[in-house]
Amino acid sequence: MVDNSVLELNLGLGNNNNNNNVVVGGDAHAHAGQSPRQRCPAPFLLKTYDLLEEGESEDMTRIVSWNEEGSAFVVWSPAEFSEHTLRRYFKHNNFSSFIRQLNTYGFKKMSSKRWEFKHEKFQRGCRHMLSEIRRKKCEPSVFPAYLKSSSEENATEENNQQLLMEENKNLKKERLELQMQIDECKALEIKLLACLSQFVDTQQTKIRRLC
Amino acid sequence: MVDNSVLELNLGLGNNNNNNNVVVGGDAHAHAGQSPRQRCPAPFLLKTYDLLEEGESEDMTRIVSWNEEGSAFVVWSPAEFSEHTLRRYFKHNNFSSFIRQLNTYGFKKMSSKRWEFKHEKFQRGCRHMLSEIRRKKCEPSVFPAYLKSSSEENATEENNQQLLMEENKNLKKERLELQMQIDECKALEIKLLACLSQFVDTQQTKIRRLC
DNA sequence: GGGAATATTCCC
DNA sequence: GGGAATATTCCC
Repeated sequence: MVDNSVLELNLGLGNNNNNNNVVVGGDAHAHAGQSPRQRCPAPFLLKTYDLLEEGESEDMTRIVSWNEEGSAFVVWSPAEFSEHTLRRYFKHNNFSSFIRQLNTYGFKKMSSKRWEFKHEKFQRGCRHMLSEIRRKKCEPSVFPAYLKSSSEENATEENNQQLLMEENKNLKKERLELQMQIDECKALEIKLLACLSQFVDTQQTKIRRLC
Repeated sequence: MVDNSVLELNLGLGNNNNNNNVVVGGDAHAHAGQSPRQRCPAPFLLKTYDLLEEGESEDMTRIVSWNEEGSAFVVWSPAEFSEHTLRRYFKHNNFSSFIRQLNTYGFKKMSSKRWEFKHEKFQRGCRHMLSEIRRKKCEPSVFPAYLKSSSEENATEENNQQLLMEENKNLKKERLELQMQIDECKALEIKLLACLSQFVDTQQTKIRRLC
């Protein structure tokens, strides 16, 4: 009889084996480029949250820590923070890049006297709220107000065009996906045929022997 | 007393002291984010060029090198290249990220048999040509031509729209065809599986009879 | 603080 | 290969 496992084996063509994805430093953090639709918070937020939490148990609270109430965090020593903490959690050691990210995610600096940053949804013990924090988006094609004035007709037309381009983009994406599906199907067909052929041979031999 | 070096380090927010930007090998490379208007080539290109040139003098040609004519370069050992070279010149060690960049800058893969990449303006001994290589831009805005005068602009726009609609229509047609192909493939699969299954049964019976 | 360019990642 | 999201850098 045909080994079932052989048949099953070939059906798993569509799986995404991303194992070749080498992320160094053994971090279990999410990766850049992940779709924001997923519940998973941005890597930056997870890393920042985790470095605070992991800092609690170590001797790191003199460098960075939650504030008294856990409603914000304070970088007590930017130099050490950059050299040790940033280097450990991120791909750089520039304090200003870290701050750029904080701003991107809507954090506010609380005091001019110390590096204290706050965000509604970024609080001690509330890791689950991180996924509610969104990047500020960069207003892809908002045109300056003074150019908008020409007429509403123009605006409508431009809007139309925008929609068309959107649809166009989606169609191209769909096309790619369909094409890939077809490729998979074809590959599967080839495997099935090979499997069938091999089985026929095997059986033929068996029968011949039995005769 | 407070260590001065610690204090100084913290002030580097506004000014661009990228000295803490640890890219090994004492590089004089430009940095990301620099304006493309400047004559300076993209950091990625400089780094890639330099790693080839610096490799010449060392024992690195077995990992990566120019090809015979110096018209392209070959990564002979992607594993070592990633671990050793990428890690040294970039902020990662993913070969696929490197390739993504090559594609962004318009390099072409020359052979399916080895990792050879070519770009018109990327050749041995021609460091000065690097500044002529441009990133492929990503369709920055829906309407790149705001600043044109509206009279001739209108015609262009209408023409654009027409083209868009045309493309759109074709894409939808293509989609339908692809979908039909998929349906056929699936039907064929089912038939093949049925065929296989039936054949198995028949043979089983035959063999049982012969035993 | 944020705009914009380049870099890196993930995905199709 | 390339689209698109996030990350990092540079600049105002």
